[in-house]
Amino acid sequence: MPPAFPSCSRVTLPDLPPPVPGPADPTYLSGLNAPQRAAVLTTDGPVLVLAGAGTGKTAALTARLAHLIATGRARPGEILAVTFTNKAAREMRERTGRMIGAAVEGMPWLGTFHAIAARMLRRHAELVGLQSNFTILDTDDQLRLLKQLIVAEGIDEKRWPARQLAGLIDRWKNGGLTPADVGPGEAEAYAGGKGAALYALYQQRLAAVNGCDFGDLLLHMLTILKTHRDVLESYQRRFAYIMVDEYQDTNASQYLWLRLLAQGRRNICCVGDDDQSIYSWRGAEVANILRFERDFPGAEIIRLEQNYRSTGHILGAASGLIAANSGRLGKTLWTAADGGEKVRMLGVWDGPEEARRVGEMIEDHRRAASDRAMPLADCAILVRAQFQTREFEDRFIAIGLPYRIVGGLRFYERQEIRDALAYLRLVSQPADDLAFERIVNTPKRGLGDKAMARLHALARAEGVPLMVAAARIIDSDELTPQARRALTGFVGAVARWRDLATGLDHPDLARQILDESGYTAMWQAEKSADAAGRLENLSELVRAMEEYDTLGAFLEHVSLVMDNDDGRSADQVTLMTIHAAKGLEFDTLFLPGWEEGVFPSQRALDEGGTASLEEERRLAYVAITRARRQATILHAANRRIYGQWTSAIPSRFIGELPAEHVVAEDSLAGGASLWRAAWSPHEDPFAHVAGRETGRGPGWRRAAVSGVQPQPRLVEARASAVSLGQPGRSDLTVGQRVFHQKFGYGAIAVIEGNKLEIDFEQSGRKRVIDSFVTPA
DNA sequence: ATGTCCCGGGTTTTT
DNA sequence: CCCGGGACAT
Repeated sequence: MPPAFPSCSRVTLPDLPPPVPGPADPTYLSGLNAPQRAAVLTTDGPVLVLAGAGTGKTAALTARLAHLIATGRARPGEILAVTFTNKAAREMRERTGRMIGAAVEGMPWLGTFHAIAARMLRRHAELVGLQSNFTILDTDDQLRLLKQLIVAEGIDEKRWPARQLAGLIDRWKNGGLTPADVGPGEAEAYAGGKGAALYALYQQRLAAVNGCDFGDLLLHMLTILKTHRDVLESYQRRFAYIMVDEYQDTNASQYLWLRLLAQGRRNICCVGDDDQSIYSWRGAEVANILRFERDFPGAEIIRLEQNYRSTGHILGAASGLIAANSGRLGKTLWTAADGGEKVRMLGVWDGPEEARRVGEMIEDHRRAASDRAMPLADCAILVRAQFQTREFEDRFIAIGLPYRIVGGLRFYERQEIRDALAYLRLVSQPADDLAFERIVNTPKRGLGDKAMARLHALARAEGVPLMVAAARIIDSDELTPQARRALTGFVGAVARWRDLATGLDHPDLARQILDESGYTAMWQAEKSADAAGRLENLSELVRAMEEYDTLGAFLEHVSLVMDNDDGRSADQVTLMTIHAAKGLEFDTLFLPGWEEGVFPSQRALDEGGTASLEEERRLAYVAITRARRQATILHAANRRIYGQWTSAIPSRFIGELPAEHVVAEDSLAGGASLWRAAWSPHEDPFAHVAGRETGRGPGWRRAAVSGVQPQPRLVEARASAVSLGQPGRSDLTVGQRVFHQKFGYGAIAVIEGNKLEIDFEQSGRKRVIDSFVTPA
């Protein structure tokens, strides 16, 4: 008798009133089930909503917001509604707007923790030694600043990397600790006890450049609320109701901030799921959700347990897996949906085969869905770590399967965007030394280390910003004539742009700056594959500026809010990390790399003990629960890690999936499928391993003896492209220069139907599909 | 001031 | 294996 898994056993189906509302119900309640309604209608006092995956959490949350406003319990400006991501904030705003109309427009306090904290901090900046127009540094600025401090302190930066210090400071800030709060034990963690001192120095430097980092937004506000009763009380009075999304992800400083604000009226409603806590490494503390009842005595606990997303088997597999964790609040998810298809399990020989099999399954899916416009948009591949996407990317290029990779650099983290913003920052705030340093020699103006060292020395000696020091030094003979000329030009240009800033509207100003500084020209001259994309990003940046009234407003937006949410509009398969997939859902899901050392990751296995492993398991739970209809888990027997072939054993998580919800997709019995792999004697990845012949099925012998498939990769590539046999494009000819998004520029060497072989300038010869290239 | 080699390091990343 | 950063050379 297999163990009973609570998940989809209909027996435990709670006795609920029908979800259909009575005629008198306001529209925002329609379609909500009983616990969801309870979450909406329990407005006063502390409420904790434990919302399992796919249980209509957002629906309840937005309905609650609508309810508070529609019933006059609070005006829009009296509700504090915090989320973690801009996407979540946007979605809440939109959905609430659909229920109650334009009233949401007046909700200034609906946003991310950071955006709201920044808004508050701008009002009270002087209380922590900042001016209200402070800049928000990105991690790049942060790192450069720290590096300077480390060098200045005479610490060997090799032994004590700036990254490590940045990580520590981040941890302290997440934990709500100012430099004074860092205990001596903690400070030992960096450069033999200099950690806390460097943290203090860093904060001083930040104040000097009138800047703060992400962590400061919350920490500074926390300091202000703690030390200025009047400020705290004004916010406590203002916020009649507080709502928090993804409460399990709050860190200590966010938690303290919330608790202070909520202490007045105690109308706080937190929504979360302890089983989906996957950001502890970023400072999130599940403990916050676990102790909610103690923090707010008399709190109402509401559980959302009916899952509307997945089939019974998917839910059963996920529930069975997560049951292996300890210290859960516990929920019993159930679904009214049919069992559907079992979770499929597929073992493959190696990474390339894994990618090939997924490609084939997706093509099958695409063929089967002939009546649908965008079947690929419903497919996703979720990986543990970013590096796993490569294998799939290579494969999808080879077979011409449209895909998109979510993640990587965000829009405002790109080099060209940061550079452009540095120009704008410097013009809007000449004291911004970090911006100055970033672009004073970008594009190259002939200012080197020596000139910069002199400039720094002067600025330090006189206690002025670099921009001021620069204006002074060009009147002296401190610099070489070349450097002096360059700097004079630069200082003059910035001064001119500042004058222009008053007359010109900011998009035009930006265009002119990028133009006159030579920045645009720099990328135009660049021949690399991504130069074109960078120029496009710059235009996109300028275009985005048009939506903001002032340059300041735009800069705030860009550092806190801007993301490249390209959406799921095109017919493309999505490739992303599990972390990035949280909150999303897909009909058809592929979960590759379920091997010990990959997932759970080696790091989690080596360090962190049970807690780390349980977080990995929660991650696996999040992964499976993204699937609506079908989930396929894959594991490879061999994987190349850092160029080294390693044999891998299936993930322990696979063994933890309840057998009744899983089906092995196609084992060695199918033979052909496994050994159809790109195997050939000279490519045997295990050729050097002694005794490698043991434990192989007959298929291996067959393949080895017959010596089939001398060119397996090529054969495979041709045979499995779904577009095979389709006519090629007529606008391409051999020898023509074309552009490819991944490989850059190249000349067409061979045309074969819709397939091309191209000699790329950067990456050599590649086989690509013609729809992926544009004439250059 | 800028180009070339070598070495180390290589989960996850809401803001 | 493949990337970026720092140390060197020119």
